[in-house]
Order: sequence, then structure tokens, then C-alpha cells
Amino acid sequence: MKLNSSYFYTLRENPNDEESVSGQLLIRGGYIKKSSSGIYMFLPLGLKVLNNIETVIREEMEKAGSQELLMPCLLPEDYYISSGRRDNFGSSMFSLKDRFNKTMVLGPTHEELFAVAAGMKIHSYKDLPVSLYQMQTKFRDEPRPRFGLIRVREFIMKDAYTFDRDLDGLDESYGKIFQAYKNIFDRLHVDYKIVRADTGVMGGLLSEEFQAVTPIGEDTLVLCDNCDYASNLEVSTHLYQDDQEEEKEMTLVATPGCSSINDVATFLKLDTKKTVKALLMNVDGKLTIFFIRGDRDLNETKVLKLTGGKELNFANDELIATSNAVAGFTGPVGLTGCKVIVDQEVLHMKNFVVGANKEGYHYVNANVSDISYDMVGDISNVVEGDICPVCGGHIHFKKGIEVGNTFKLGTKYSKAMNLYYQDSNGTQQPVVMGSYGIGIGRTMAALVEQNHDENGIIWPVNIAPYKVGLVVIKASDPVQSAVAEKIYEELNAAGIEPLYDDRDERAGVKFKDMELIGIPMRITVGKLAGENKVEFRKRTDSENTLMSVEEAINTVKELCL
RNA sequence: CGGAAUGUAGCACAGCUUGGUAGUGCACUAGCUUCGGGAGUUAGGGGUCGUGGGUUCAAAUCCCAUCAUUCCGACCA
Repeated sequence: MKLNSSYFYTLRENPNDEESVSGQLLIRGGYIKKSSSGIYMFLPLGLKVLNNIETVIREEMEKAGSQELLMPCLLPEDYYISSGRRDNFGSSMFSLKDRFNKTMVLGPTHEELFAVAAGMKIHSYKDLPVSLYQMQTKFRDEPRPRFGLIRVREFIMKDAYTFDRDLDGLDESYGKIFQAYKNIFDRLHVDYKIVRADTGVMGGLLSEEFQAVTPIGEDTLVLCDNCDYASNLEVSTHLYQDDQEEEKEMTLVATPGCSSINDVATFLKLDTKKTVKALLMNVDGKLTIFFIRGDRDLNETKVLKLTGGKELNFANDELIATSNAVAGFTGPVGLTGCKVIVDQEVLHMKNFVVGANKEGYHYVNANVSDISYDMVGDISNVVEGDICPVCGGHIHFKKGIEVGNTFKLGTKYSKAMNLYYQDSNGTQQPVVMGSYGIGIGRTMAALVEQNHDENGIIWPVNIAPYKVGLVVIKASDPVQSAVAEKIYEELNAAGIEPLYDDRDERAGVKFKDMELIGIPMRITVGKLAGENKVEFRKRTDSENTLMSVEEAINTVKELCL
């Protein structure tokens, strides 16, 4: 492409409404432009990158035996009512009325519709397995879009669905797509971790996430420094260590004004690990008090799973008043009027500090035998330094962006959508489903987060909108432009279209633009063009290499393989 | 949805406190000089100051409302 006659622009300054590096660079490079909160235009360069990512995904999905189709975005609400998910999605689903006053929604994910499509083919066990996928725009009305393309309200997702006779079949189909995902993210050069995760609103038996590792990530990845344990914080566990102290006698002590666990620990000169704190929560309208070690956080996912609750919030004063709990000094000794749930870990602690249910007092040297509770379970988050549940090594954290997710769904959707097949005995059986997603724009953003420097983006060669940039220093010089033109023609003939900067701009501007938009290779045609010499440099190089025109062309060809 | 901030030319911003002719840099047009790392200079073009209302002789500036965007939280496959 010749820049002089093309739609091409860059911005010299960062936009004022974009915080993330990937968002800033993609906007400055003219890849994307925000049209409203969480909704972006993909401009010519951006579309090329998107297409390159899609090409890799298509190739690997086809290799895994999946067939592409295309679903509508606009769907009658009824599908999601049938599956019971209309309420789960709630206001994060875009909804509108058609002219007959029928409620339509913009699809946030398509398990229901794929089950319907699969039903057109699947009648007998002989029709299985089936594997289908699509690249399609999804809509989710996020409460808070942010980080450029990372959390948006409209985005292109590759979503795939598998249909099998039984769990063994599902395992096999899941394995194929799982391997395809590894191939995809390897080929895209994403630095990623695969972690175990919560199944969330999807439901089902198993969820694993492909997480691009970057500090901007919104998910916390729990990793072991000794084995390959990898898990999303929301479902991570750890081994408990028994406190070896002798049990002492519980004693009431005055702790005036110490209503936070840090105050208490400081006042008593103790580590917060020797304390147990109370969290007064509202679980579906009922007061539930949780006790966990003082330095830990409550894990909402685990709590909802344990209690079977739907919604978790902090309890208000009115709700707290239904029990004898004293806010700031709540303890599990003689607590009544509410449900009391104790973290599993507390059972392994000795001589800890807890609230005394009395303003200004705590108990010290409390032990499990001193307290009463209704339920025990794993309800807290792991922290760095905890013991790995697999190998006994130590746990550390990284941050990740969820770029892919795989689910073993089981029969939840097939039953809801009436997707059954007849087995060899002639009886009806629900089809066993799996679902698999990759966020394409999000992957693009994650790549930029992982591959940039102070000058701009550094695309992997196979993802870059153009693999090579061709800069002619003085476009008005007939010798230089003739050499550049020749290189342009030859590379095009070889199937490698260069980004040819033939603008009447100063050299510095051209170099800066090539670096900002992240073109992986650059050929510069300058003073020595008359001697058949040009300069070659990779985006990651710090210096030019002088070579002949032929050498430069061959180098580009080799690096494009 | 709670808390905070911002909205002025294509982009980034100043002006607002203390009301009185709409400003700067980049970008754009024309000229001259320059020409291998975001040039210099001269002359220009481009504005419903987010929107609606109010106060005032007079509002970008003060007041009220509203919309949009961003940040912190809540939420989130």
C-alpha cells in the first residue's frame, strides 16, 4: 500500500480518555477509534490485524474438525428464557422491542442457538459428534467498559460448540479444541497461562481459561513456583498448616476503639495471621456472618457456591440489628440471630484473636472449642506464599487478561433446548455439550500490551497489518523513488505487500510512524540508492544494516516464512 | 448503582477563581528556507465554548438541570 494515496493517519499525542497502553497505541496508530463507551471502530489497519488473527484461528479450528457457520446477532428473548439464562444475564443483555412489540435481544453468547442448529442434524447416536464454530459480534452491556479493547460492550468472538453422546465423547472433543487453542495462542505469540476457573453463568462441569499474562489484567492468576498448578483466584485452594502451639485459655481483653482487624493486631502487637475477622454479609436478604483469618479476603465465588446463594452484599445496619452482633467487635462466641460460617482454615488455628461481641473488647487465645458455628467451608482467597494444594510448593500471583475460555457444559443446555438423540437401545439421551470462546479484539489488545516499547507497537510478523515498511527518504529524488518502486513491485510479486511510505514527509516522521504502528521490518531507501544499497532493520533492532537491494528483498522473504 | 473529575477547532490543552471582542501547540492551506529521527518562518482557513434553561446591560466564565466521557468502587462469561 502506498501511503501517499491511502487512508492513513497517526496521532502524535495520547487521547485524553484512554488509560491503557494498548488502547493509547492502537488509537494513536489509527487502528481503532472509540465511537462510544466500550464500542470501537476498526479502521483499515485494525481490520487487517483482526483478519490476521481470525485466519490463524480458522486454520486451527478447521484442523480440529470444526465447521464454521454464522448466527444472527438479533434474537428473540425467548431462547434465553427457555434456558433459564435471561435472569442470569439481567441488564448486561441489550434488549429492544420490534414493531410487533416483541422483545428481541442482542446475543451475548450463543449456546442456546447452537443447540437449536445442532438439533437440525442430530437425531441418532450415529450423528455424533458434531463440532461447530463462528466468528461473530457479541453484545454485553458491561457496567464499566475500560482498557481500550479489553473490556468492551460490542466485540467479535470466535465461539465454538461441541456435541457428543456422553462424557467420554465430550472429553475427546474438548481435548481437540483445547489443543487447537494452544496452537492458536502459540501461533499468535501470546504469552499465556491456562488456569482452572469458575463456570459462572455458563454453568457446567469444568472451565479453563487462557490468560494472557500482563500487569493490566483484571484476573488474578494463582501459580505455583514448583509445579504447574495454575488457577484463577476465584477457585484457587491451598493446603492448611496446623498451628503447633499448645491451646491456652480464652481471655477477654479491652481493645478500645479497635474496630478494624489492623487496629486490633497493632494494639495487641500481633500478626494479623493470629486473628480471625468477621464479615457481616447479606446473602439473598439473610444475615450471614463469615469468619476468616484476619489477613485474608472473602471469596465471593466460593461463598455463593457453598451457600447456594445468588447475591452477596455487605449487610446494612438494619439487617445486622436482627442478630446480637456488635459491628467492629463481632465474634463467634455466643453469636445468635444469624447464620455463622467459618473458614476451613480457622479449624487449623490456635490461640487466635476474635471479637467479643462487646463494644471495645476482643478475646485473645480463642480456640475452635470456644466458638460455635453453623457451617465450615473454604470461603477465603489464597494469598501469595500459601502452600500449593498439589505439590506443597509456594504460591505466587500474576495478572492476566482472559483471551480464551473453554467449558465442559454437560447436558444443561441440551436439556433446556430439547436437544436429544436416540441411542443404540432406542432410548432418548441428552446431547453432551462443550463451549469454547476466544475474544479477538481482546487478543489484539493483549498482544499490544505484551509487545510494545516507548516508540510504539511491535507486532509479531504473522499478525502485523503489513510485514515490511518501505521508507523512501526523499520521495522527490528520481533515483531513490525508482529503487523504492522496484522493491515495492518485487515484494508485491512475492506476495508480500509492503507499506510503502512515499509521502512528501521528513524522514523522522516516516520512521516514527513505522515504529508507532509496529511494522516488524523496515527497508529504507536513501542516499546510497544509486549504488544499489539500502538499509534493513527489524522493529526490535537498534541499528540499520546496510545491504544490497537483492539482499534486502531476500531477507524480508526469509523472515516472512 | 455509589463516590470523584472532565467536556473550549481534527488532536492535546489554556482561559473560568475576579463576567466585558475565542486563545496556544500539533494537524490543515499557500509561500520561502530546510531536508536521514515527529523542521523553521511568514500569511491564512477552521469554533452552536456538550445541550437546555436561569441570573445579568453583558456568560466559555456565575446558578440549576440534563447528556456524554473518564477514574475509584459495586458488577462482570
